[in-house]
Amino acid sequence: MHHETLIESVKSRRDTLKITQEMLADLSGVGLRTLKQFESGKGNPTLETLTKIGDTLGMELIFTAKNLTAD
Amino acid sequence: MHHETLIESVKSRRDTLKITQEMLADLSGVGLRTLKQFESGKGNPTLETLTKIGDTLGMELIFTAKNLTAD
DNA sequence: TTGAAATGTGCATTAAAACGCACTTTTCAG
DNA sequence: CTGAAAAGTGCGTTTTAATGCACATTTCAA
Repeated sequence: MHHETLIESVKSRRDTLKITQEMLADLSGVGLRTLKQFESGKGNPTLETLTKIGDTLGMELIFTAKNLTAD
Repeated sequence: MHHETLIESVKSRRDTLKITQEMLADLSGVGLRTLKQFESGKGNPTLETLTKIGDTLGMELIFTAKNLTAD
C-alpha cells in the first residue's frame, strides 16, 4: 500500500460523511493545517495524528499481512 | 484499536521472523533508537517510520472501518 | 459566469520525532 | 547461577511534524 491509499481512505470517508476538512479538524483535535497537509499528500503524520483522524471517522489503523500475489 | 495493538503486531511479527530489533533497524532503515522507542511504547512514530517497518516485515498499514459491534 | 465555500500553500514558531552513543536492565540457553 | 545477546533508557543534536495565520487556488451550485 502506498501512502496515497491511506490518504484516499480518509478523503473518501470524509466525503461520504459529508464533512469538511475544517469540521474534521475541529472534531478530531488535529490542526486544520496538519489535516490539509496530510490530505494533499505533503505530510508525514505521526501515529497520534492518524489515530485522531481515524477515531473521528470511525476507522482504525492496523497492520495486515501484505498481499504478495497481487501487484 | 489501541496504539498497543500496532506495537504487538510488529513485535509479534518480528518474533515470528526471528529477527532482532537491530536487524530490523538495519533492514528497514529506521534507526535502532527509534525502533526501540516504538516497541517499548514510548514513541509516536511517523507514517514514514511505520511504513518502513511494515515494508520490511511484509505488512501494510491500512485504515479499516471500526467494528462497532464488538467491544 | 460568479461568488462563496472548500481546499491548498507560504512563512514562522514550537514541540517533538529521528537518531547516535553509551550504559543499564532483562532474558534465557547452557 | 552465569554470561552474552537482546531490549530498554538517559542525554544531546538535528530534522521536521504540528500549528496558526493570511492569502491563493479550486470547486460547484445558482
